[in-house]
Amino acid sequence: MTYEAMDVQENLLRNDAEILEDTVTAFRSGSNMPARKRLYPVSPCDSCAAHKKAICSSLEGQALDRFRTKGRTRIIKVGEPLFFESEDIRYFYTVISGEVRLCNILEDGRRQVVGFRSCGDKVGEHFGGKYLYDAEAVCDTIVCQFPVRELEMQMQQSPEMRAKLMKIMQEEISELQQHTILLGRKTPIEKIATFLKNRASKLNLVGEENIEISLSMGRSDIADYLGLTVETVSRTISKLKAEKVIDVPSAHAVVVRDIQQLAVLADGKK
Amino acid sequence: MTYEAMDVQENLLRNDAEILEDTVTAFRSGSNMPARKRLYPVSPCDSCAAHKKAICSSLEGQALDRFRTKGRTRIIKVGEPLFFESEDIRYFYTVISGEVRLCNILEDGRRQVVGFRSCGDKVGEHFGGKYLYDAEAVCDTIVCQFPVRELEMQMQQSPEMRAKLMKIMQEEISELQQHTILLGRKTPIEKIATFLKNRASKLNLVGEENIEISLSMGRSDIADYLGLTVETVSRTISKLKAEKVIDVPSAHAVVVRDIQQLAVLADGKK
DNA sequence: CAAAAACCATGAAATAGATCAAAAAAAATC
DNA sequence: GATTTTTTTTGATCTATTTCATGGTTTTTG
Repeated sequence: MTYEAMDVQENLLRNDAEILEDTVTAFRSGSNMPARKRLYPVSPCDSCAAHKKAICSSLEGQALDRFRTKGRTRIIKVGEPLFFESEDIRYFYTVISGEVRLCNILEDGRRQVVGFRSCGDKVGEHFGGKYLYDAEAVCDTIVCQFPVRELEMQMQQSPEMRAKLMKIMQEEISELQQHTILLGRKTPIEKIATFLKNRASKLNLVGEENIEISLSMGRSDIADYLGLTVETVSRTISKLKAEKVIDVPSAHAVVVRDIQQLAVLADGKK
Repeated sequence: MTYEAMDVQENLLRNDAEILEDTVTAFRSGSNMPARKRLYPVSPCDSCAAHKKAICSSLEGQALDRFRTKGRTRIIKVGEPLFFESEDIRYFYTVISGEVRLCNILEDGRRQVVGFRSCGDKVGEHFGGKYLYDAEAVCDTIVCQFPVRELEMQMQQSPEMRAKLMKIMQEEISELQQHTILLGRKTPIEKIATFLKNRASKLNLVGEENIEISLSMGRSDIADYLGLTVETVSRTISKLKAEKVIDVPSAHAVVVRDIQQLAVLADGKK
């Protein structure tokens, strides 16, 4: 199938599930379609890994179907932007697979990663004029894209969706406040331990031995997230490895060998 | 007037405005009424300095009057808590005068001030089980206190109030993200300059010469807010004074002599 | 209003983390 | 699949900020 044939208009006529399958296959095979072409109808939500956690989970039946047709599935390759801080808000996104970093840049190039977003997480604002950050894929990523006005409309009709969005915003506030403690008062070891612990707990595998965490992002992303330099991140990870708290089979994978000790280190109890 | 006479029940029978006047007078005169007594009916909103900015500004007429009767005006003296992080959420607050610090404490005593709240600002959460932070007065402070369930009820009926709360939450997120850049990537000078610039811009006096800022909080609160030590805060303020960007007539007052230079320093352009 | 306590400013010393440098490993490109 | 480029790791040095210490102010309290 040529990329021309995968144009949105044409895709709208085809079976949704079939299309996403094609999409993902073409994507995985590494074909470098131009960015504007990588936009497809959203396939049904019941088979979607992100749905349960995502904002769309607040809708059901017809309302959900209707909402879904307003969205587009979009593919973003490593390093590509979803949008920039300076842009007017037009869409908001839900991450389906992969991961996105949210960045703020100072004029001299210093960068702060404000957060990472993965499967089921929301990216982007829904009101106010401009986005609050640059959003970029840290690895090949698939997102659902919805026009903000559709969200607004849907929210007027659905108290469930309103409640869900409020809850998401509240969690965002809570997370940012926690991160504030980390940035302002924690040591490098505490920072890295907290970061790894948080990623581990996202996997819902607490209690198990040898929790395997994937670090989709590079060391410099971690550094800019934790307010450190790349060198300090690298050294600190090495230190945790030397202390047998973690294993590091590859730069993008970490195995937590002692989750309790990791938790102890994260809160600076030792 | 005795404190007994100022009991809430009795106060309910009196004229609201009269009561707040008494309240504030008694408060200013430094009388040390027990904390449980410092709770009064809320006087009418039209004469309230905080109302325009506060969440209650989204209500009008009868709805506002009704809501007001559900609240209490409360006085908190320097250093006294409004609530602690460990407490179940029961009330949320609007600051009428004075200022409140929101803190997170690590087990070994390290502290991060997550934010300050002043006239018109909201303090406290409205859902989830526990508060996210300790809230304490940094100077003598007056707040309005509302049960969270009243807010919930009112929100069901008032789309305006829902919208207002969402906007407040969005601003909170935006502010926290900005603070994240400051904590993760800015130098002490940039941090202090940003802090002073932000406080100046809250006063809506931009463009004027010699903007007078009051620092209700102590140096250690500023330090814990900016991720610095008291000593560095003190030294950095002295440096800005030496460079004639600010004057420091007293420890709790700063006069901005060169707001442009302050802005330049805040973003690290120099 | 005087004594005590808390707070603020500043100097000297110590150090944690940054910067600089270079090799090793991994990923991207032709 | 070999070559270039980027990323990661590790070592050595340096410096900005913290820590420690002290004196001067301001604020609190009895």
